[in-house]
Amino acid sequence: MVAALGALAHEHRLALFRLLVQAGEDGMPAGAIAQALDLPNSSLSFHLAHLTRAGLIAQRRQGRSLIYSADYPAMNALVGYLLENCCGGAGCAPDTDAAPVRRPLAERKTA
Amino acid sequence: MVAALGALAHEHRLALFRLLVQAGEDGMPAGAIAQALDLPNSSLSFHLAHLTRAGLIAQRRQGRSLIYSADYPAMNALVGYLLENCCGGAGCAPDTDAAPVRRPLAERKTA
DNA sequence: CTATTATTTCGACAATTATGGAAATGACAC
DNA sequence: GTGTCATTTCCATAATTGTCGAAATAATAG
Repeated sequence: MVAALGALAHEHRLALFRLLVQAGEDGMPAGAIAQALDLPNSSLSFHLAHLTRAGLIAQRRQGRSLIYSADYPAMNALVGYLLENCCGGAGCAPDTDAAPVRRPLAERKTA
Repeated sequence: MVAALGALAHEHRLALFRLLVQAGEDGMPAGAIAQALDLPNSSLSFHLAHLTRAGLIAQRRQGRSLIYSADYPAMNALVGYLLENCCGGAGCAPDTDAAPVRRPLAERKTA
């Protein structure tokens, strides 16, 4: 959890992750990401590794390119954890439209 | 956003925030938090300041004690942002029970 | 095998973040 | 005023994180 939060807690990496979420299951090759975000290759690689370590993105090879894509289940797990954390099980802030989100109210571990 | 994520991206601070969420609107005085988390005062103060700067917790004085409490709306905003970010508007992970969460699909800015 | 393209790893350095003891601040009681 | 309790700020120091050029690795084409 802390790792996932830490991975997203950086301007470049958050932008990077958002980009990959937009890109969908197909993902994007590192080069295209570097171009879109205007980052030097080595810096990008550092951030990609960081997000990968945190389990938020996945890597696969296609020819000479390495394609990165968002790991949606991992992100969902993170949001789920925060929801539990924020609300303690009940709906926490009545002034937001963040939805009822009735989760099965099982798995109430510390995570 | 990055600030909020960064604030939670630390073992002590995540535990601290969770503790305050549990404590509810009443919050807890710094001393009690330090005791619960077994942290030296100065370290705790550092982390409290960090979370406060990020807008995730609020401070109020009561006698000689400073009471800290979780800012639920702020947390909700964070989760809301991540939901948008994760799903891009649609339901993202079909294999999770993280709920449909039909948001008004307005405010689709970069945040 | 050589060349080319795509990307990562290495290395050095700058910047930020974390830690905790000691001193300072703020609030209250006497 | 003085004393005490609760907490923060200050300080030095350790540890981690971020940056990017240059060299290394990996895959493919010829």
